[in-house]
Amino acid sequence: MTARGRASKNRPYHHGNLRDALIVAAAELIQESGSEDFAMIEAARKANVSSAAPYRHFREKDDLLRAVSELGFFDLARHMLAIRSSCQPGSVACIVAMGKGYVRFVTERAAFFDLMWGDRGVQLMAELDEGDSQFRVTGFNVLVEEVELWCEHEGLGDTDPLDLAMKLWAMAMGLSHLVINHYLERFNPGVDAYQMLESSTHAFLQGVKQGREAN
Amino acid sequence: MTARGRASKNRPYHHGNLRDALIVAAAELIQESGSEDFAMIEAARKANVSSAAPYRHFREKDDLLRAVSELGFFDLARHMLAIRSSCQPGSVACIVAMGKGYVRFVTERAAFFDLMWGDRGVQLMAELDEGDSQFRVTGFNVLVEEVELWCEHEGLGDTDPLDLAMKLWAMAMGLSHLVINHYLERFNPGVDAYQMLESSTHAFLQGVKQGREAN
DNA sequence: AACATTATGTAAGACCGTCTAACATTGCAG
DNA sequence: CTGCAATGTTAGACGGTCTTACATAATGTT
Repeated sequence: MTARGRASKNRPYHHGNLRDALIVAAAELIQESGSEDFAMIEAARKANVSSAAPYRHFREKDDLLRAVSELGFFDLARHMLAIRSSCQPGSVACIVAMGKGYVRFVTERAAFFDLMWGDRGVQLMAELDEGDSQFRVTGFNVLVEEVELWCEHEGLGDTDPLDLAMKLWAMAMGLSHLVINHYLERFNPGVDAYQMLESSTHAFLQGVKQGREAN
Repeated sequence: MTARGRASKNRPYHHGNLRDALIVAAAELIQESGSEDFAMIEAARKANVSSAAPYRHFREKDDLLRAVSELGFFDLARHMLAIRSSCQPGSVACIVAMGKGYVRFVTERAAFFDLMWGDRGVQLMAELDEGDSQFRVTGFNVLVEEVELWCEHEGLGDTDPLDLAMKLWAMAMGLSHLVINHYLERFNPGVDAYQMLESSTHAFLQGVKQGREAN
């Protein structure tokens, strides 16, 4: 007979699927209170285990956070693939749709922004992609492919699709940032971020078609 | 006769300018080790005072961090004003220069990115700007004014300069983000961020002049 | 079944950082 | 010069990370 530490009589000594339970608990806690305030011990509490239990599954707090991000990246890749498969390949509309989809994905997961798009995130992406094609997980490769198609359609042979895709990513990322941190509503209240992305993208691609003088 | 706690015989009981010393110490520590790892107590150690002393000047850790960001924002405003005064008003070149200046400022202070451009930052900016013209501190107003001039020069009467400036800000912010977190070097090694910003801006403004169909 | 081995959980506690409370020293106002 | 306000100190409550030693369960071996 031993002290069970926590409530209930029938709860087995082993949790059964603690690793996953902790990831879910962490995601929920982060959603509620942000990633800065997240405490390993709270995830343990939420899963009804002792504060030391998580360390059987994650060497340190950061490992659990990485696991949470990982799910996010897979999620994003699925999201981007779904969008591509629902629009005409190589069209501006498709590129716009992917941009909007990205902004939607990122801003709907504002609490995970630092986690996924900060230092940790890139490093994780690098590990996930390791040893294989350069952009498998993030969905960025999907964008690059679309841009490549668009360049062909428009006869822009001497344009680097990777460079273009990167610039489009920067636009979407920057806009997401401004949305998440409420810069948009503070400086230009009532404006629609998706609308902004759409017109920006149109103007940008227009300008790319146009000009050599612009470099 | 009392225990002095710390070394030295001649050091006076009172520091003299602890508040500023703590801000400086904090900035240095953050520069070295990032803002996440920053500990109030380390700033205190660096200033040779006890761990409780800082609380005479800052109600909580976040207050000290805000003070650090505040300096950053004033710094940025000065930076932007200097750039504007060194190029022709309303020209594309000026807008590009301001964009590059912004990217330089932000990326050179990568360790302060979360601090200045996360939730804390916006809130702080709001307080700094409070009660006066909407964009005094950030330097964003300077950009808006330049864009406004450019629109006049180009005869774009029905174009909203604020909206345009916001889009340019998003580009610069996104690019800075990609640089700081090493996305650029990972996905397109060797590329120059300033070059990217310049060509993006040219293409974008080109497209804006061009098209009504784009919005 | 009996046993060893491994996986996974618990309790206790070292360590560190935040912040508070009570007390000490100093500068300054009257 | 006296007393208050400002600013520093020590002690410690509190909470989170992570480690160590031990407990329990699952699994495989014979």
